[in-house]
Amino acid sequence: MATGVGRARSAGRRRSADSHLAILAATRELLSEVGYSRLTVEGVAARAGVGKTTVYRWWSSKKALALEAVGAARSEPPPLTGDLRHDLRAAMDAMLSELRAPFADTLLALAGDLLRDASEGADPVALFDSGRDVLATAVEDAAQRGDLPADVDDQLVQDIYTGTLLFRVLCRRSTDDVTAKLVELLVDGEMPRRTPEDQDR
Amino acid sequence: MATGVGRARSAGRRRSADSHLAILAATRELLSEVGYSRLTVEGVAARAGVGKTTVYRWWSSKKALALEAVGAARSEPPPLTGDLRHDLRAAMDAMLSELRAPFADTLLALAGDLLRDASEGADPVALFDSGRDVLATAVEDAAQRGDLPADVDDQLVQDIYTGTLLFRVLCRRSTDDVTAKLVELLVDGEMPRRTPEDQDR
Amino acid sequence: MATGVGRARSAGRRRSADSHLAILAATRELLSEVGYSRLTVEGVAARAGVGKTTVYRWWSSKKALALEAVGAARSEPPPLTGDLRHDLRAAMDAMLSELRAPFADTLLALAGDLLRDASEGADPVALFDSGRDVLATAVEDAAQRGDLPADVDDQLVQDIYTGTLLFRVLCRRSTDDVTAKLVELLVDGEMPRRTPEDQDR
Amino acid sequence: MATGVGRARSAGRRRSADSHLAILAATRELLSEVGYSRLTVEGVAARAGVGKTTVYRWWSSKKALALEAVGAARSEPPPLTGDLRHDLRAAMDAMLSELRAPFADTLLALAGDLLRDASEGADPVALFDSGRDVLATAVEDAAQRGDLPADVDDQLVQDIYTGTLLFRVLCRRSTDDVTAKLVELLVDGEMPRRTPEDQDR
DNA sequence: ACATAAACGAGACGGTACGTCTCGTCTTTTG
DNA sequence: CAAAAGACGAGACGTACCGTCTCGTTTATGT
Repeated sequence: MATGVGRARSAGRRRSADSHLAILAATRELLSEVGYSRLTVEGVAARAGVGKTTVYRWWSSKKALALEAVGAARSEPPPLTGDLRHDLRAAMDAMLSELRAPFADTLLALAGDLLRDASEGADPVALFDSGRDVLATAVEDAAQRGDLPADVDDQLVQDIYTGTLLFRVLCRRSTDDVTAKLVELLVDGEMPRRTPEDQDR
Repeated sequence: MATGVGRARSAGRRRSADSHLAILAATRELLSEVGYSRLTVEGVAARAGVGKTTVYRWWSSKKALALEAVGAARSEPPPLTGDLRHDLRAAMDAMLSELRAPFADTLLALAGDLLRDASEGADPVALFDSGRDVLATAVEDAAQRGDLPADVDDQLVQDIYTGTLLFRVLCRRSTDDVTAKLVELLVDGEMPRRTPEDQDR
Repeated sequence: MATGVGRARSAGRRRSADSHLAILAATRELLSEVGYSRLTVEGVAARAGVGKTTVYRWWSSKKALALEAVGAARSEPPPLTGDLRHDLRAAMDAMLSELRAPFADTLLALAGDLLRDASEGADPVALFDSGRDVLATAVEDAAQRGDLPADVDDQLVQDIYTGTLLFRVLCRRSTDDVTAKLVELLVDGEMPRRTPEDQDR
Repeated sequence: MATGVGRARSAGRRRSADSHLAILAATRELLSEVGYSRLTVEGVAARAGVGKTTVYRWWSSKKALALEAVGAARSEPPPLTGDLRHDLRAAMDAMLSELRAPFADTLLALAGDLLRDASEGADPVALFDSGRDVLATAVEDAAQRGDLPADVDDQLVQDIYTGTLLFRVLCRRSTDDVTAKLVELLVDGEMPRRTPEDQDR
């Protein structure tokens, strides 16, 4: 969203956009390297080759900066195909690509902060929204097509998928077969079974 | 003792249980009031009527202190009844009582930190373990009784339950009917439906 | 004296002369009030209306701060007149004005520290230099004029004067007639006699 | 033992001369090694193999401890011979043996502290008393014999000798010929001259 | 011979100050 | 005349000692 700033301006803003992007890139790099709790605004400014003033001109705090940095790291949402199982899996893969290291700790830390500062109107769920949108659309489509009941609790479905994947990333175990099992569970009512590669635990 | 030198003795003043408990209590109070990110060790010491040194003597950092404070807040695990649906619900209720405010933000923030500092051997999942243990036992029991398939993926079941509840708490919406729907989904393969009270969204 | 810091840097805010002076003034005040051993950097910062960081930005320690504070308190050296007796007395008066309370304890404490940390290249004698320079010049002049022998041990003369005055201040007795007696002793070989005001001891 | 302390107590363990001496010895060692400002009571207790309590049982503070430690290091005063020049030199040699490292910094630091805390009735001059006593007796004797004027200002003579030697130690230069020159100056009114070994400066 | 009680080692305690770090703001100078 | 460089006030960090206060243990009386 903020990446389009300066599009309509002629001069003086071009350099601004450069700084803008350099700051976001530096933030992402440092988040990957040291994590959210050891991220410092001075470090970001130094890495971006920019003054601290410039960082604070556009972001009110370290929190806001990290928020946009992980948000801007989001990939394009996958297109819907109309195949419910495929679309659900694609949505989960999109989520996983965001949740995976190196940003998982940042997302959790930010979620903790936002949860506490609910007075600011911030909604922690928004942190995990990009994958959820795809998911919501897929479920709605399926409900309209009749592949899912019309009164399906799509919000709970979203929460089950997001929450489970989030927790799996926390555990840092394999997430390879989780998407398949979650689809079977929801769509077919199929109880998840252990697969051979689970045996070593 | 009677045989000669009393080696088991260690002279000096012992750790004062009073200070210890006062510090943990103060930590829990302040976590409730201001949240993890605004928690300060100096504040804890002042509230507990204790020197900062005493806090650092027993806990190496604010993180370790918060970790024990939220851990010590855990309630007794509910007893198993042998009724699968009831036991699952009881386990989830136990989880919810820990996840709910005022410690949800602390747990997330700590999980973020622990995830990053995996080198210290800390496991973020341990933060959510107490409810998970009950759940694991309930699922194992049911598998042995034949109420669930013998090869049920109990770990995934745990992650689905823990993750979904965690995410629900994040959203701060009602979690009242979630436990029922999750039980139906897992045990009966029943797709979650919207209930009347979901209509206002 | 002016420190000479503040030569042209590449860019950015320069050192604030206001803060700098406020810190030195606060240090001198507190040295007078509570002495060196009870001087705290936090107290200095508070009195100067300044952050602790700013103190530590320009002085590496309480010792360095006190060192500059008492050094900066030095008055202008008196001009030489060519009258040996007068010049010696003037030099001693200059010394006394520095040695006297409220800084005598600070000078001694600092001298003790510097003596121990000789590895840092610090020379405790420098603490007492300003008066010694005047003295040295006076003696050299007199030697060239022939008022004193050409091979007079000027360094010992300095040490006798400085040491005796220092010790007198330590004793906190009257120093009024000491300068006169010291001049007589050195210049005229006159043994010091008790004067009426010495009788009360 | 044989300290005579506590003789009148009714029962119980007496003060252990061993601990007492071990503490003083440890204090002197540490003063030599790290100096007064880095001396810690905990360090003394550890070095002496003693509990901190025991140190504080017999000395009220680090200052009092150091005071006694350097005092106890004093050597026996030299006997008077009746030869003024010899006695003066002997007195100065006694002073020098105390002033010299490793205790010079301690004496100065203590003097600074005592000077400030004059309210406690402490007299910094007492730190340098042992040599001064010999000196005072020598001067008094000489005055009675007629070797010095009857109204010689003996206090100033003491201060000149003590102060000059103190300052010489501060400068850490050779003090070998200083005693001779000071005797000549006082007794013969002889202006100090540079000697060959002074030339290198 | 035993009871008594002071002195002991160990070290936890409430504090104070240290010197460092980062925050978010403010000011100066340069390109 | 914008933005870099970076000084600034504020305040928490974790450490080091301070001097006090229990803890049991040890040990020399003095019955």
